[in-house]
Amino acid sequence: MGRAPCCDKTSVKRGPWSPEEDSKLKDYIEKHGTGGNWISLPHKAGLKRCGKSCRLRWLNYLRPNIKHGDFSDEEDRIICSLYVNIGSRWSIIAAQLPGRTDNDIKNYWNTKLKKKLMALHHPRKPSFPPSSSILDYFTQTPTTFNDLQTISHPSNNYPNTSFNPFYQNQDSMNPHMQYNNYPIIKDNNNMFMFGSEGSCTSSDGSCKEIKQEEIGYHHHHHHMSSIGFDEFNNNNNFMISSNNESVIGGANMNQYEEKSSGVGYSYNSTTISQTQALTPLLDYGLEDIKHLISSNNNNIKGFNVDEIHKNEENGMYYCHY
DNA sequence: AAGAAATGCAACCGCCCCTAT
DNA sequence: CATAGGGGCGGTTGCATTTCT
Repeated sequence: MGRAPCCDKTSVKRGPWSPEEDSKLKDYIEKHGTGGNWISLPHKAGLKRCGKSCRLRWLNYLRPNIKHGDFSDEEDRIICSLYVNIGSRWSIIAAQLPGRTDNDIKNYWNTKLKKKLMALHHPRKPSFPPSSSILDYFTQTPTTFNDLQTISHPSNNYPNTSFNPFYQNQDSMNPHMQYNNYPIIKDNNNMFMFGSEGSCTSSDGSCKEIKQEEIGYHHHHHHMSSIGFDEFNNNNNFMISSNNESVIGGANMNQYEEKSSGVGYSYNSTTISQTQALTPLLDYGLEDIKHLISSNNNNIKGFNVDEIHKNEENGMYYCHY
């Protein structure tokens, strides 16, 4: 037994709004406000519409200062950044973009932005060299890090940490480390993994200032990032996992626990996030990896691409520097 | 030129959260 | 405390427009 609908669908107009309806709604709200009740509003405004339909029309179209189309590179970056961190919480994402509606952002992501990213990361069809500002964004660690700091942090919307997508897990083995929630982008066939910030924190907060090139050199500054592969900087190694079975690993493999069937991963005893399902990753070959890295080497300084080699046992790629 | 396919996007559906009672 | 119902949200639909063949 389902819930009763909010209004009688047979006596209510549906479909696209006419200019007349628009101006009725707009005039009424500008004069009287919403009165805190959308359900009764259409009757008072002389509209034969469902209250929810009025609310939607107002919020997505009639309300003042709404922008449509022409998303800027900066907006792209913010959307991508938030999406990889919190997923499809469109209203939260929209709250970071003045004048944008959640509906618009959702449409934009589903129809354009996602494809843009997918095209960049399609297995066996790597598009090199990377040119998109989005790709730049994901490969330039400080940008990622700083942007997430400067926009207002949506974690405030999640008072309960166990459901807070921004909640940073503390690493019990290494109190200097925190791990942001694990970001994943998924399509119907593959799981695409994007970057996460593993950021250092200390009591005085000074580690917020760490620069990109430092991240790889401090053993307790652990950074994972990027497009289609992971990097782990740990004890002067970094590691890229890129087979389509297992997904991630660290320089110290025993830090990572692969759960059965390869669909869940945890870090030490701390579950990284509630949305794990990391296989299969992109199936990059060695040449692809080298190409990716070399087009990308502002991310990690001081290593030689030619030294990248694959460990056949675990499918990981290694490079010492 | 015209039919087909793809795309863009406003609007709807229905579930869940929150709050007033 | 329990519950009803409005608000809010994310997923999806369906149609108009654009692009492709």
